Amino acid sequence: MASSKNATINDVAAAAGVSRATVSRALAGYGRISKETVDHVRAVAESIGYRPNALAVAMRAGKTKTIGLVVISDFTNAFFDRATKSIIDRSKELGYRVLIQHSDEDVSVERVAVETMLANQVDGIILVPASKTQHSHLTPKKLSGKPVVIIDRRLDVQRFTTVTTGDELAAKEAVLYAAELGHKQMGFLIAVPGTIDFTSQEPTIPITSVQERVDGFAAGVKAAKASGLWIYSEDKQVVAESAVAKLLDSAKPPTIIFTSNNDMLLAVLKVVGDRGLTIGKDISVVSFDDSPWAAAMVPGITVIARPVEQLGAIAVTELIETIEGNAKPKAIVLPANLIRRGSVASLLKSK
Amino acid sequence: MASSKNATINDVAAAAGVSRATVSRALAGYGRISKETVDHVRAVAESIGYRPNALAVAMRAGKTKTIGLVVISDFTNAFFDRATKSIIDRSKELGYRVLIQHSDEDVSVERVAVETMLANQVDGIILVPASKTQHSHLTPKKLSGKPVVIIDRRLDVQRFTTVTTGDELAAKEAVLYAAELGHKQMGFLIAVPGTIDFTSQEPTIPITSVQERVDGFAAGVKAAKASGLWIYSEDKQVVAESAVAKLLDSAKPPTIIFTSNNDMLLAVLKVVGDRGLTIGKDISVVSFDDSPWAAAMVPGITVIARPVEQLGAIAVTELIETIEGNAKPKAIVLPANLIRRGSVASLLKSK
DNA sequence: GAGAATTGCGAGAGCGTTCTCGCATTCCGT
DNA sequence: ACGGAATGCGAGAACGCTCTCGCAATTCTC
Repeated sequence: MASSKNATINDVAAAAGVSRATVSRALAGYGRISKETVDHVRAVAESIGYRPNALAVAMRAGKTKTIGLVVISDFTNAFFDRATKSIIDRSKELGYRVLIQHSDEDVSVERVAVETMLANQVDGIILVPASKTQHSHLTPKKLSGKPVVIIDRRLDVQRFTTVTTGDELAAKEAVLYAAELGHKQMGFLIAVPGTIDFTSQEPTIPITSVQERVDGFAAGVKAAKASGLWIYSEDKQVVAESAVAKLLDSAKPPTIIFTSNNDMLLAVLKVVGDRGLTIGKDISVVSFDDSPWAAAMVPGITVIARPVEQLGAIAVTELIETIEGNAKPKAIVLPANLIRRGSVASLLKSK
Repeated sequence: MASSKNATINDVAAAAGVSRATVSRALAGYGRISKETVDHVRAVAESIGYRPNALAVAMRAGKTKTIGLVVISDFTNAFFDRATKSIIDRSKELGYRVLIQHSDEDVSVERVAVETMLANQVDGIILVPASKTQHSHLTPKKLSGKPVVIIDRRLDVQRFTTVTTGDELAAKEAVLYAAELGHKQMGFLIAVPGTIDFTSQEPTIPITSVQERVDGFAAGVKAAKASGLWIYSEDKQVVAESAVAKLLDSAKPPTIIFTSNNDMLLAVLKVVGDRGLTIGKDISVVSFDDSPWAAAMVPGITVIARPVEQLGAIAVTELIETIEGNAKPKAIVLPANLIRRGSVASLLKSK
């Protein structure tokens, strides 16, 4: 298999009997050049299968038309799969490519991911930060002045454009909805990265979106004069399942469990199912983030749906605007919506 | 926000008071150079935050250490999310980056995706072909001699290394398993791209993996002396749901439904649930491809699990071997496994 | 019909690397 | 002390592209 080299602009020039400059003009359609030459060069280029080397173009232009995406989780997660997809799609629309790296909730991995992005000369970066406090690798100098858009969470500095969702309000709304249906004992299963120490009773969560959800739950519980039972779990199926068991085996077991993401929801489904309980009847559940299977199950799972596609698309749009124009940093918050399906039982007698 | 330019090797050379060549030697650690110079240059490079421009390196080297991945579906699909992830992970291990494009089962999109890959100078391509017959864009000349590894499906030519799974055998095994449990009326819900014409009774499916599943089902039905009811559906929830309804409303409704992928499974779950039927009791189901939610549901869904991660990893390994060495094209088939959970009811009286 | 304006195109530089080549300088052996 | 080998480093080309500059040839102007 002879590794036939790519045709270069020199090959086209030679074959067409003109100079490199003329080929470039003909193909890009600028400058002073005769119609006949354009047609001729294009025909020749086509015939020898010429394809501009994107590397050389990018190098010359000083921009790659590529944006870097650093997310904490891969696309086996029901939020980041859609987010990634929408970011890719929107980027494509705007003529950009996407380079993807996963940080796995680890700041040091995030650091090298950003390094790699910059080494590859991305024009800008969309980032889901692993920590709200550790961002020394995100100074303008370290970023070579490349713009960054933060999504899903916030940093404790306001240097970047940020696109998040109103999780606090939505969580509160969900709790109030449950209270309306008569729920008084509420459980909260909250996923946190494994690296966090939870020996203290009221730990500070370094992830703003999760913190917001906790705050929203708490506000809802307080407003509804209900009682809440918080439990934190690593984002692993086994750990989560034992957390669910603990919740169900507590002195005053909750009649409803709120989960901070879909993986936690799966743990609830599993444990509850294994115990022979029926969702939406014996026990209720509400989860953050919608997914096809949560909708298709019977009963459907009531979820707090975040506008994932919109979030991704806006992030891309803002980033590219910053790259090409001079957009200023801004904080964009999109509303999250409670989608009522059948997984919350009504405990009211009057019905 | 002053767009502070990236430091180049010239900046390092100037700051260290040596030539570009010496900086390159010091950083890459080759050639004849004194220990002191190496230390000095490295210190200087570190201090001014020098980061080699990957574009320039790739250009000079003639290779980008990047592989292109063209898949038919995005990662909201329960097979391709894991496949993509494993390909990225394995590539990272071997020092390669991954460029991703989605063809959406459309050959013309696939064509431009491959074009883009080549324009970006990928060293090789992993491809899930949209069609087994249309591959005129995959000739050695059009590919500039770049190697390609085909996964999940096969082409009607044997030019490339191919990594697939033994779906036919696994499908047959699943049918025989159902037959053992007393099922005689079997339904098959098969997802096909929307572009295929299914007016003919026994359509030819241009996707080898799906064809294999159909063949396996057929072989199983024949061997078990059962009766099978085939139905083809577009990969859309609504269409699939009406297909399921048609299946359930047929004269001799199946006691078990096999689905060719997870999206079809969701349609079954939805329709069956809406009708008040219970999976694993009133109706049975077996799906191709495992997923976290299929495992966490109660009862768990019996699935034909394909070794997705292994498939991805092997594809990467083979591709990179071909890139760096001179591996010959080969056909690798990995076994698919039936995972028995609770979604298949036993219809046997003796129990 | 002579000068000016316009048109079409080629030469060449430069983007940031790596790496070969060759030139000084130091080192060694006798 | 002197020839040769080894050592350390700089100059410069090349990867493929774009774009400015300038030069020749053509067209226009009065």
